[in-house]
Amino acid sequence: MARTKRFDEEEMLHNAMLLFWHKGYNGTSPQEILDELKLSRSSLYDTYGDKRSLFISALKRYRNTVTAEIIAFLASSENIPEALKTLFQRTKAQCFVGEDKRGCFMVNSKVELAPHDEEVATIVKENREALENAFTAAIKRGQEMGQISKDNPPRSLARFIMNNLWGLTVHSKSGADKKVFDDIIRITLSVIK
Amino acid sequence: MARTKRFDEEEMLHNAMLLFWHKGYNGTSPQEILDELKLSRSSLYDTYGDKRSLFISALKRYRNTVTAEIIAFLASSENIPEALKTLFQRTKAQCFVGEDKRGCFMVNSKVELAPHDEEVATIVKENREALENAFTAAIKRGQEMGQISKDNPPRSLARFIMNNLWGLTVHSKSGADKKVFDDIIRITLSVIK
DNA sequence: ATATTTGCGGAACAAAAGTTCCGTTATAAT
DNA sequence: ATTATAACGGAACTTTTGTTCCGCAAATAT
Repeated sequence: MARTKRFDEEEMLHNAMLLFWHKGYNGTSPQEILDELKLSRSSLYDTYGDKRSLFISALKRYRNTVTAEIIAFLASSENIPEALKTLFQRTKAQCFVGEDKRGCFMVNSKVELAPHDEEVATIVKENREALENAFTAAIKRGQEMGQISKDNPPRSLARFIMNNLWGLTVHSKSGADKKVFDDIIRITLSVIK
Repeated sequence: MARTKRFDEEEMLHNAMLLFWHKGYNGTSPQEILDELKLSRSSLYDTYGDKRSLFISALKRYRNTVTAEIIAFLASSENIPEALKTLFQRTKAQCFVGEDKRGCFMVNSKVELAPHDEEVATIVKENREALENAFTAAIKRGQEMGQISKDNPPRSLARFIMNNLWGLTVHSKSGADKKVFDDIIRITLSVIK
C-alpha cells in the first residue's frame, strides 16, 4: 500500500539518545540531529514528532534499556557485594569512555530539565524509585544471606549506594582522575559489610 | 568626566548568577536576563560582554563567594565531624528552598557545559581541587585531634565526603524527599568516626 | 500494471536568539 | 558653565531555531 521507511526507527532513536546524552536538550539543535542521524527533516518530524517528543522518547528508551538492565542484573545476582562492586566498576569505566565525560543520561537530564519540565521530572522520579526498590531488594537478600551486615535498613543502604553512584557521574565532569574514583568506591563498599 | 552606572555591578552579576543557576546556560536567553535584571541591552553588553562572558563571570563569582565560604568554614572549624554534619544539613536545607530544586550552580554547570567548554572545565576542575584540599586539611586535623579514625587517608575521606555532597544535589533533582537525604547523611557521617 | 498510500528532499517561514550600533542623556572634572 | 566621556534606550540586523508544507518518489496490495 505504501512506501517503507528507509531507516530503522529504534536505531535512529538510539542515536538521538546518544546525541542528547552528549550535548543536552537545549544544547542540541534540530539541524544537528538531522546531520547526525542522516535523516531528512520530514522523516524526523513525521516519525518522532517535535524535538521535545523525541527527547522524551529517548529518555524513556534509556529507562527501558540501561536502567532496566541494572535492575535485572541486581535481581539475578547471588553475591550482592560483588554485584555492587561490579556496578561501581562499570560506572567508573563508562566515565572514561573516549574522553567523553558524558556521565549518565538520566542524571544529565534531571539536572538540566527536571526543575522546569513536569514530564521529565516524572520520568526521572519513577526511574529513581524503581532503582531504589531494586537496590533495596538486592541488599535485603544480601543481608538475609549473611553477605551484608544488618546495621542499616536495606532501603537506607540502597539510597546511600545510589548517592555515591550518582556522585561518581558528577565527579567525571569535574576532571577527577581514576584514583579519585577508586577512593570513593573503596570507602563506599566498606560500608556494605 | 562621565555618567555613572545606575545599577550596582556586583548586585546585577549576583542576580545573573541566580538566573543561570535556575535555568542553566542554554536555558537562559539574553531577553530573560534583561527582563530579570531590569537592565538595558547596551548596559548588559557594555558591562559584562556577551552572554558567555557573563556566565563565566557568574561562575567565578560563585567560586569566590559560595565555595570560598565553605573553605573558610572548614579551615576555622575546631570540631570537624560537627562541621561536616553542618555542611550536609545546609546542603539538604538548600535543596528544599522554595520548591526550586536548583541544586548547586557548580554541579549544574559542569553537567551542562564542562564536556564541551574548556574554560568552564578549568574553573570546575580548580573548584573541585580547592574543595578537596580544604576537606583533606580539615579531616587531617580531625584525625590528629582524635575526632576521626585514621582507618582511611584524609584525602580519600575528603573525596568520599564530596561525592556524597554532590550526590545530594543530584538527588534533589530526582524528587527525593527529606527522608532520603537523612538516610544518606546518617550513613555517610557514620564513616567519619 | 495500477492505484494508493506513505516516505522523502528540500523550500519556506515565523519566531527567537544573540549582538551591534546610534542618537540621546547624564554626570564628573575642569 | 562647558566639555569630555561614558551610560542608556531602543532600533536594527544577522543567524539560528524549530516547524510546516508541498511536490515527487517508491513500495505494497490488489
